[in-house]
Amino acid sequence: MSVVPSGEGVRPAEVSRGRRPSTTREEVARVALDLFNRQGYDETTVDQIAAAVGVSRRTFFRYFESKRDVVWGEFDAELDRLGDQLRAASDDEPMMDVLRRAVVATNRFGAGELDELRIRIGLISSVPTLVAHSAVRYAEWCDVVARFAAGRVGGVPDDLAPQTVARAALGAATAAFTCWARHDTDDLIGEVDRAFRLLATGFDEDRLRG
Amino acid sequence: MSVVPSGEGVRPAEVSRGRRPSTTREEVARVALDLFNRQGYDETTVDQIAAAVGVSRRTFFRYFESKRDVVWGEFDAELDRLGDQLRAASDDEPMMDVLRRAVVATNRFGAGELDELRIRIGLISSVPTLVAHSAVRYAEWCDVVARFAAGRVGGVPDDLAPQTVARAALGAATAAFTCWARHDTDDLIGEVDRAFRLLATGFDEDRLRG
DNA sequence: CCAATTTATAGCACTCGATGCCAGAATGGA
DNA sequence: TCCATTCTGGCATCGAGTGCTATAAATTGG
Repeated sequence: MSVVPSGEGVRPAEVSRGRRPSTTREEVARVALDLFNRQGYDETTVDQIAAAVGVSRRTFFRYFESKRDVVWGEFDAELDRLGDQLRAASDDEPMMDVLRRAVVATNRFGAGELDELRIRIGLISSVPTLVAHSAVRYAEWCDVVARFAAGRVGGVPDDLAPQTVARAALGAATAAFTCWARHDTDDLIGEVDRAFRLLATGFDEDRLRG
Repeated sequence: MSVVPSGEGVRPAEVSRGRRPSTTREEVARVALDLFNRQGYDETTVDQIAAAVGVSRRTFFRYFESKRDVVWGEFDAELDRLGDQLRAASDDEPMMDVLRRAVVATNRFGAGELDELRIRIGLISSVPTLVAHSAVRYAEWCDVVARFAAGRVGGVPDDLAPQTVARAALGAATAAFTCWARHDTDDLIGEVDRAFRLLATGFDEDRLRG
């Protein structure tokens, strides 16, 4: 779910043929995030990012599909990890427990990654363009969860129950992330855990007040 | 009966001065939705809409801030109604019951409105550009619900619990809407009701399977 | 060292959404 | 008739994103 600080630039172990890339996704993202952070997202053009990286505008769009995608790091990889976690779970464990543990597990970050993560989430949750785009990425997250839920409750992922589980879970996750990014707690997974426990108890009012 | 030389715009009750509008928001939306429905959202340019309405491209952008906004009819009014419903509820009624009833109530539509609503929701939930833009609109919806939830469980709307309630509720609502729009049931509020009952029971697996 | 092949890049042209600016048309009133 | 008001149309411009092509850099094989 969250935005993953970029992993290591992955050069294939085999000898590569052809011209070598001028830069890496990670480098582009690093430079772009710095610009976003200093002068704002909307005020930073793709031309500026490309110039700062030292490539052409056209090449930027070969590293990232869009300017928006820069903020999302290696989100695809995180989706894969979430899916793996969910598939690996025992059928005996209650669905909402599996979900909670899986989301918590995919969001364990080292202390060194938290600062950049907070910048990313701050951008995603405040810049309108990125708030908007987040819906597209989150839809992919929902697809993963809906497939899992459908496997648990029967039917296909498009049915009401799996969709409701997935989208409500997304709500819990984004609530936890946003609250974490705004307040200054360092306990990200604690927030996620709490949100999912609220969700799994149907927001029992006695528990909510307490 | 007096003949208006040019323009079919609805005159306000008060005496209007200056040139009359060439058209109305409703007319633009009607024409645009028809084009979206027939040839697709991305395949319809603003120039085409403007031409079909009979105004210039520039004028289109005076009726709607963006091409995206055309699909969101009277959403602001619906937000107001939701807020009214939530504020009017008795403190004795359980929070999630109030929420369910309120969302169901704000989504009672006449049979004549359902066809257009299905087109709107179909677009919003399938066209990436509109999926993205929906996040901005839904954030307003969450604000309304979070204020209500904060009043119930204590704290401020930005706290974890109210945010989780609001975003999970949004998930349930959008799941219901999307499922309704895709399948061919006419029972929109039935879907909403079911989704919110699942949510309020914490997705109890026995109930989900049955 | 030279070709062939592979891979990545630069640059151009173009579409489309969106915005600022200004001239002009239409309308009511003094 | 002149004026203020309101809306429109068209132009110029910007920025994101895409398709196409030529070319640069790297490996492999002769």
